Amino acid sequence: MQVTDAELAVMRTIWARPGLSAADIHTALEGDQDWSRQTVKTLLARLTEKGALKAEAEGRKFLYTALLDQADYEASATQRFVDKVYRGRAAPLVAHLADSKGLTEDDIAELESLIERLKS
Amino acid sequence: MQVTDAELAVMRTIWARPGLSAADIHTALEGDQDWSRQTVKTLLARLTEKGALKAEAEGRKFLYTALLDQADYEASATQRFVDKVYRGRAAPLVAHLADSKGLTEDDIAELESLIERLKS
DNA sequence: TCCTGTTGACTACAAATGTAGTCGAATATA
DNA sequence: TATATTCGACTACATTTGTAGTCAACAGGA
Repeated sequence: MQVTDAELAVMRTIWARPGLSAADIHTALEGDQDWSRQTVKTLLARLTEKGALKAEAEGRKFLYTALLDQADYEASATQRFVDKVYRGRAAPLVAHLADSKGLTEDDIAELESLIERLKS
Repeated sequence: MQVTDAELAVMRTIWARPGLSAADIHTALEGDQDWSRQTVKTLLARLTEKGALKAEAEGRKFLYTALLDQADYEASATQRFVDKVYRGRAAPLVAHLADSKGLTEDDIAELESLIERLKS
């Protein structure tokens, strides 16, 4: 499933804390995204319509929960990205990450054990 | 610099073989992208306008060369992607790649030596 | 010289996207 | 009970993106 940048910011809020209302989400996004309440609602409506979210009525409002699984989304978004930019080759991607110092000590350690696992 | 998906396909052609004409690029893209000649030209115009390409007149046509460096583009696109989807954490990205079998034997070997370098 | 095809310039246009306004109903508050 | 606030539904609108058409100038062959 495709999710736009703005929609993704909303999804991340909901992944972090499922069951928030529109107002809660708006509040949670303050600081990161300086959106009006309406904007957040539009995004919620679009996400609901495309089946990424489920809205459950609670009294007069709706509480939102993700239908699109975070890990699934990340995996497919990553796949699309790698296909698009690197023609599917993952190694140059990681090389770029390495160069750009996007990797912390911990990341490197994590990658190392990942590689160990992959080798077997 | 931001480049749309369609524009990126054009950039990749030019990165692979600098100095092609619009017609050459159209031909080179056949198969991958089933675009009309006009579409390719629009993309070239947009890329030239945003400074990603340079067009040099040769007789009655233009030969296109990249001004946007491929490695620079890949690095910044990757950074934006990681920031957007993973809040800047690179390790989970690689974990997804690993799961999705996007990694060949060679990739894994390459990553391993990359990790070695990073540790020092 | 006349036709034909190629080239760049300019224009078109629908869909997606970002961003938000209006409105009527329900609720909380004075 | 009168009013202010909040909610969801619906609507709006500029910009970006994908995709392509038209046109006038030129080049090359008949």
